[in-house]
Amino acid sequence: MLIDCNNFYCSCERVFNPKLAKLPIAVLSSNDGCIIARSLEVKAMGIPMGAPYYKYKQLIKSHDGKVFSANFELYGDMSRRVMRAIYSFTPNVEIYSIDEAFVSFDGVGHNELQELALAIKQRIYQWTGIPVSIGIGPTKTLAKVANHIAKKQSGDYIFNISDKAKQQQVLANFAVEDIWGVGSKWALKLRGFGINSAMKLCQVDIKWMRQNFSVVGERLVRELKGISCLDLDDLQPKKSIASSRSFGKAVNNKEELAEALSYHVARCCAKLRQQNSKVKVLYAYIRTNRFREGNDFYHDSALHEFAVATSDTGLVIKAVKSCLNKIFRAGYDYTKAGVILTDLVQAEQIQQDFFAKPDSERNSSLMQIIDDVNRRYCNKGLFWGAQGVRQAWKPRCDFRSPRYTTNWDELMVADTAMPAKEAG
DNA sequence: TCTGGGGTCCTAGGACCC
DNA sequence: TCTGGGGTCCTAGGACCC
Repeated sequence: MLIDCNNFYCSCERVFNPKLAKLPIAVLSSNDGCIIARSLEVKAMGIPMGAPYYKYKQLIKSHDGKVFSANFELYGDMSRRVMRAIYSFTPNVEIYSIDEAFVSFDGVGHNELQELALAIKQRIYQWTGIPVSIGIGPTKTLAKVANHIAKKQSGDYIFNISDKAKQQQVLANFAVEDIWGVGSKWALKLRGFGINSAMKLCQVDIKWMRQNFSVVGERLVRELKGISCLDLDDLQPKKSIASSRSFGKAVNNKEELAEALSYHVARCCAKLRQQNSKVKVLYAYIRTNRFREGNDFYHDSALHEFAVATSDTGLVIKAVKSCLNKIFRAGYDYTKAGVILTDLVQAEQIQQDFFAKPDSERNSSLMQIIDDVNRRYCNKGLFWGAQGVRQAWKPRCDFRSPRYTTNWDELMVADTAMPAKEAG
C-alpha cells in the first residue's frame, strides 16, 4: 500500500481551523516565495505546483482564498502522528516522505486488503484529522499508480489494483508522465518513441529499455509488470545534510553572510549528531538573484575537507568562514547562502589521521549538552555567537499559523467564549 | 518588488594499476 | 609498417523524488 496524505500541508492548517474547510487555501515555501501546497479549490483555479506566489496573489485574493507561510514544525509533528497511526497496524512501514508511507502486507488477500485500507484510513483520520488516499498494488510502482487514481476519485479515496486484470485496464489509460520515476525529461523522450501510456511502457523490450534508460528504466518496466524490484527501505542515516535559505532582503556585507552560513552549519551539525555521524567534507555557497535580468549574477562555492571527520559545530563554523573568505566578492547583493555536509561517516567508524586529532571527549560532551538544552527549549536555548543575534537575513514569513502542537506559547485556546461557570 | 529546500541514485569518462 | 587486455576508483553531471 502507498498511503499518502491529501494536500498534506493544507490539511494540517484545516485541522486546527475548521473555518478553512471550504476556502481555497495554499501553503508557501520559505521566504513566502512559491506555492508548495494547494487545496482542491486552489488547484481548480489552475495554479500550478511550485508557482511563484507573487504571480497568483491577486487571483487567490479575488477568490477569498487564504495563504500560509510554511509551518514545518506543525507539519513535522502532524506527520509523526500520522505515521504512528500507520505503525499501529504493522511494523512493515517505509516512511517515504513527510506525507507518505509504503506499507507491506505480504500474504494478505485482495478483499482483506480493501478492508484493512479502510481501517487504516479511518484510524489516521480519527487520531489526527488528516485525510489520506491509499493505493494498493503488488509493487511500489503499481501502488503509486493506484494511489494516483485513488486521489482523483471521490468516495473513500482507496484504489486497489492487486488484481492482474484490473492492472491491465488501468495501465492502458494511465499517462506515461504520471508514472512514479518518469520525470519531464524522460516523459519527452518516451513520447518521442511513441510510448505514451503505462501500458505501452509495460510492453517495451527490456533490453532496449536498459540501453536507453539505464538500469533505472529497466526496474521501472519490471515493476509495472508486477515484478518487485524496489524493496521496502529501512530508515538509513543520511548521506548528506544540507541547509540553505533565501534571504528576506538582499545582503551585501561579509559579516552577515558569515552569520547566515554559521547558522546553517549549526543546524546541519545538530542533525549530524542526531544520527550519530561525522562529516568529512563541507561545501558552502553564496549567490545573487538568479532571476534578475542582466549579467550581474554571481555565485560561487568552496569546499573544506577535514583531516579527521568531525561533528564539532565550532570547528565546522571555523571552516565555513575560511570558505567564505575564498568566495566572497564585495559589491554584490546576495540573496541566498547555504551549506552541504557530505562524505558522512558513522561516529565509531572514523578514519584516524597520523597528524590531526579527532574530536575531544570534552567537546563531544559540550555538543551533547547543547543538543539536550536545545531539544528541551525548542531550539531557543543555546547558539554560537558566530550566528549573530539580529539575523536580518531571515526569510520572510508573514502568514505563519501557530505551532499548535509543539509550542507552549502557541497552543490552541479552546474555551475563551465559554462562561466561567460552565468551563468547570 | 516578488521565484524553496532537501534529498537519492546512476553513468560516462578520466585517471590510475598490472 | 605494425602497438593488448583486463581491471579499479573517483567525480561531475544528470536524472529522479517529495
